Amino acid sequence: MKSQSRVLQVVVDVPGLQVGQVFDFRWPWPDPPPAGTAVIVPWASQRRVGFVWGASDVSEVPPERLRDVIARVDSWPALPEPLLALARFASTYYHASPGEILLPSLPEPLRRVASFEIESPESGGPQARWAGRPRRAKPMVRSEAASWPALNADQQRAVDWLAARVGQGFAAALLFGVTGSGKTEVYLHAVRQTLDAGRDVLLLVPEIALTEGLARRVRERFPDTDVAVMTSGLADGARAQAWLAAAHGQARIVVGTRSAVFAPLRAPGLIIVDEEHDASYKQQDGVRLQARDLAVMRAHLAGCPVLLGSATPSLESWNNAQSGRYALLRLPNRAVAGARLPKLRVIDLRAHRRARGSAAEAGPVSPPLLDALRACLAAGQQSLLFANRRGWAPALACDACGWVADCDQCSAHFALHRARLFRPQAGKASAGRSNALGYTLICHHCSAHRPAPAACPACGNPDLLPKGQGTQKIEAELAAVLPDARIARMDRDSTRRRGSGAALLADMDAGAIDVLVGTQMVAKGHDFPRLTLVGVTGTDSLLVAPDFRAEERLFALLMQVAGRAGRATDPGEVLVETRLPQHPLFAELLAQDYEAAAARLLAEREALNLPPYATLAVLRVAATSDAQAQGFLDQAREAAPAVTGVRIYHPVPAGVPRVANQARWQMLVEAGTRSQLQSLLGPWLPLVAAQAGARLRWHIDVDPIEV
DNA sequence: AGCACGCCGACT
DNA sequence: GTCGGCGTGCTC
Repeated sequence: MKSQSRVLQVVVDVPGLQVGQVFDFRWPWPDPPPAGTAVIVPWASQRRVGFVWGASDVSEVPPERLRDVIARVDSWPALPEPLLALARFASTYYHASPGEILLPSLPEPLRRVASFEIESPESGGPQARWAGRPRRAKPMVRSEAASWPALNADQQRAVDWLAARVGQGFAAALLFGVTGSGKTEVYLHAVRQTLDAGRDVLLLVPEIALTEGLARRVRERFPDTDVAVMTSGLADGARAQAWLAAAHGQARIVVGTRSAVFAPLRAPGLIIVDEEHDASYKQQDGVRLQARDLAVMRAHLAGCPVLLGSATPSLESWNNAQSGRYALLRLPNRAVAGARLPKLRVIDLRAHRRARGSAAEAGPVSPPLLDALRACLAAGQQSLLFANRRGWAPALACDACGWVADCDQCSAHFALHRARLFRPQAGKASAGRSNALGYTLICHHCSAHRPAPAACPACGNPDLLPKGQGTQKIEAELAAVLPDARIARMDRDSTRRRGSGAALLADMDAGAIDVLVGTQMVAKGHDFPRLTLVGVTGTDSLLVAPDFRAEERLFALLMQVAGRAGRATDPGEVLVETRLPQHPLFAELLAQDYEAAAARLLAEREALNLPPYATLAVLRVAATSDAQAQGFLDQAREAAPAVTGVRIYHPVPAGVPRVANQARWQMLVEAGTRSQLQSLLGPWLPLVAAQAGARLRWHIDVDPIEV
């Protein structure tokens, strides 16, 4: 005889609470829903969607405060047990409530309680149905799949490794393949093996722009299989449908970005993380999850293989491959017959000044790079010019008195942008966003903006000078020196409108663009067969950045940008401008020798006791004053229990010490091992939370990518 | 995060 | 006399 009125533990998305916090509700009907079932619960004066976490006969909460569940959603658990186990792990490891982990991955329409219809069947309690139309199931017609190109020997070895492990439990491999080596083809074969074995596939990519291209290729190869795309770029309705398709076992393949690591696939048989080194896998707001690491853990919990792919693996994954924890699958050659790795050249900017005012040399790029652009244009081929900064220039200054346009809310220079010309609006007085010449000052940290002054506000000098150059300026000045070239720009500003990024890529693909100027976003994954020249400018600031991962990141970025050149049979050329040509990174880059760079950087990390040879966490805080922020961290430091192998450094101001008028400080925690770190954080963070109260904004970042 | 409750300035 | 400013604290 089942006991009526059981207590259900429910996870709800409530931030700022104790780790592992769940909420108790009464289930006054027979047959309490199993863990993983979505439920609607009363929440103060409203209702919320949560997931059942567990059940019990007793509760710590006084009975008069326990409230009844309003309804269960569907008669089966949407989240399978291994996914709950993943959330449990993430909750403990990243120190957040399970609700904060799980609920944000649920599409908005499925969290809106108003959109549920609640019915009361004869017995069993009220029941709601997931909102939204289920999508039409794919008719199971054998249609002819797109052709499967023959694999080269390296690709075949990688596929064979995987084929031997499908259905055999957990296994991890690093697919280390140079750009253009056909990693995607290996993924597609691995997907086929897995589908044939009756299991589902989760395919993670770092960003939205890459999702559609990959999803298209997957759909071409598997026309009979339902593929769900999960990114925040989709409309709400489409996101809900994709989630439900996975939860219902209808979608056999999920392609998605970071948050798709929690896709409710029923039976994952393979997890692939493409471009595993990419920083986008690390969540930078809310709970600081690392989706790549969670993907490995999910594979472990689901008992399936995981494949991490990259041309420039993270030092963590490379170290795991070297130590034998991961299998190392190499693709050392470009896949297209005759395609070779591009030729690289480093241009010493100290020898080739881009001096202003000199008629012979003025311009956005150094003379050797300009010559190469001209030659490329003359040959009817495409080039890509990579720059590190968007906007017109990263700063605006007065050479007469030293004044610099600084944001008054942040410790940062205003960036200069060239907007569309300001159109005066009738009735709206001087609310213009830019000055008469169309220049706007924008703070890249708090987004504050104002018209750029026509003269120096300090001394009246009318000749304010842009310092440095961004993509807008490069685009404009390049147009002046290459009047016949069709030049386009791709950065966050030019791709803000939905679909404009895809349109630029399509133009590039169609050959309607000769020179594409862009920021990081042009570096990733795109394959332009007619692109033979890549120019890289303005990356020195990345090389001297104070972060210990700066070099690793820059090397990956430069290799990735370089990899855009000469992917088809036309040979590619890459020119990198720098003032630091003697830096060892450039020798490794010229040789395109990732392994040499990794070995050097790992030796440095080991000597300095940095990841992957140590584990880090950072406690960060934003407060109204430096004293308040620093005081909080000092107090937290004193409250910390002593744990062997753990060292807590003194508080320091953050890299950008003031953002939006908030003082930012941080404190580094270093531990020899993960378990040492966790045995500090477990007892410590509740004390930190207690002393912070409600008015301080703080968070813990486990495995930070920037310190 | 919402959304309440709770104590101090300018209005019908 | 109240309407409402958003500081602080709770939601099973």
